[in-house]
Amino acid sequence: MPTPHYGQPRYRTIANELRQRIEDGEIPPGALLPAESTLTSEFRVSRGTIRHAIAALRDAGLVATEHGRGTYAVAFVPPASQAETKEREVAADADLAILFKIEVGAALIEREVIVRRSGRAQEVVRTYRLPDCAL
Amino acid sequence: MPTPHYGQPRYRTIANELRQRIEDGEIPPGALLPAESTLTSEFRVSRGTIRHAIAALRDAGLVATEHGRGTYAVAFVPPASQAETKEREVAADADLAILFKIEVGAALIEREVIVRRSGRAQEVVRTYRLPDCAL
DNA sequence: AGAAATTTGTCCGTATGTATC
DNA sequence: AGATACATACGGACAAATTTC
Repeated sequence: MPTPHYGQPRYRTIANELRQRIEDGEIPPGALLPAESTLTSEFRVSRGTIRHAIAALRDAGLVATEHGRGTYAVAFVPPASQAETKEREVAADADLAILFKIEVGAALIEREVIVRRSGRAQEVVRTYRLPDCAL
Repeated sequence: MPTPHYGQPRYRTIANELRQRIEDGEIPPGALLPAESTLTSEFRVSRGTIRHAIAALRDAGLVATEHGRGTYAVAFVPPASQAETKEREVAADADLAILFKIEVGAALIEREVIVRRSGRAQEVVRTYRLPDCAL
């Protein structure tokens, strides 16, 4: 296979996959990600592509890397109370469309964090980003 | 030559050199940097190393790159990521009404944080809470 | 303490895809 | 359409930091 990168480049696909594992708790905060060599085997891509994907996660602040040690998921501080997180794809409303410079109804990724205290929501945080964001 | 990178790595040396040219006005704001191929010849390094150096400058907010065009020095200081915050009262939609255990249309305080990067929104965070909440 | 194995960091050369001029 | 320029991807080699034995 030469190097066709139709649509989404591979490093971005891999970055999203790894991000998903972190957000799903499959790779808990502080835990090491698989080594680059391992990821190379798993995704069947060159090491450079794996490093590119990890660099994207690092830029997004999701992971940190140390020289002879490895790359680990960064621990984020949970907001004291219980928080539940959902992520879904939504259509951009008029306001968001302007901000992101996209068309109304275009796809956006919404991440919703609900902070509850004794059943009732205390705070609801909705974060929007572009689907093809480097993250 | 194999790969001796004693002391400072080459891509960093090159990044510093280019930064110097920008700060000295040799490459004025808005002007294009030499093409990657040109820099490859000038510094006698591979294109990957040049790209690494330019990526460092980009992360620092000193330059911007456009696909088939080139890399140019940015006009002003790194607006790296500028956040603006607005706060307003909104009516609860169906989802929020359930979460907060209030009626649809009841008042909620919405705080919107827009993280921009060179004009376009990179991330939009909307936080909802009850009007009579502290903070 | 020291050697080996593991893992990330740097660099090269090449090939091909894609956007702009 | 052609030339130019950046983007993605491969594979190989060696350096440097860390961990393990």
